[in-house]
Amino acid sequence: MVDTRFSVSVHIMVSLAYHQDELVNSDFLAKMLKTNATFVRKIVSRLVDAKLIESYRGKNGGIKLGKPAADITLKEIYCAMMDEKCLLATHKKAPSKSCAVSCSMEDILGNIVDGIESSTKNYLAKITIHDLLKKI
Amino acid sequence: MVDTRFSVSVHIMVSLAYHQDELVNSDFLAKMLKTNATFVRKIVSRLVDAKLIESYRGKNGGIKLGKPAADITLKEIYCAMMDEKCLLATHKKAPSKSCAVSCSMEDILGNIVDGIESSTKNYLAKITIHDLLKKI
DNA sequence: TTAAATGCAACTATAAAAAATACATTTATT
DNA sequence: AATAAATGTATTTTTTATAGTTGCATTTAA
Repeated sequence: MVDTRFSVSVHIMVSLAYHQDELVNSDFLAKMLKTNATFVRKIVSRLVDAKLIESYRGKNGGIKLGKPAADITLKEIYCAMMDEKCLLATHKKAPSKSCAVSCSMEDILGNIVDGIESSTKNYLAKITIHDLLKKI
Repeated sequence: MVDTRFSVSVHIMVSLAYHQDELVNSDFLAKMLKTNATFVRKIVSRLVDAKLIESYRGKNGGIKLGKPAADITLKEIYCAMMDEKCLLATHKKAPSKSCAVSCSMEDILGNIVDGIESSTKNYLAKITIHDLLKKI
């Protein structure tokens, strides 16, 4: 299955911005996203860890943005979600020891992946949740 | 499962460059990559369509680069493999019609994905197979 | 005390990709 | 002409990452 966590996160963050300082609960978000509340909460928990949102437990609880929408970039959301992952996966089988190409490939591909990650992060750093809210 | 076709393609292309004008067969490549010849041939067939390699059938057949390694960029390889795919997937369920955020989200996320794709392609356009070969 | 929320762990289902299988076709060699 | 060695490609099976489900503990407002 494809990983939709970044796009779901962006959707959640824009929705929170749209609802300003109201607390929004995970059932509402799950219905909006046509998914389930557990999935929403898994994503939310990472966004909380990254201090991008605040979560309140108990009756009338819910979540809201942790700081102004204009101060939240997509790069921060991306980093919160993609913690130990990359956009582009590489084939990681042990290189054939006798093959010079294979032996260098892990490094070569690692550099390429790093380059993609940094150009992506550089691009995402320029976009804020406030920018997206203006398009609603 | 993760899609490793781009990284496998790069590995194949560098290996072809390394072997200069010799014809290399899919069994050799499959062993090098610790995968199977059918998978190699599926990838090869796209690279042939993109004119990045040439393939020769029959006994003593095999493949070789379709043009000088210095003229082959990673962007071309990326485009050949990612034809109808993007690095970043989005959640594509029908928006809740009554929700303004959901209704705009497809466009918003589409723009973001396009931005990532173009910054990635722009980065990959600067790297050639010859550049990688020098690192072997 | 209760209702309504989050938090989280464990399990199941789904779907995308890789691997396996089978066989047709092509071509060099003998 | 026959054979061996290669690609091409369609179909099926296996693997695995992600989403979805379930269940329950915990928290907090009313």
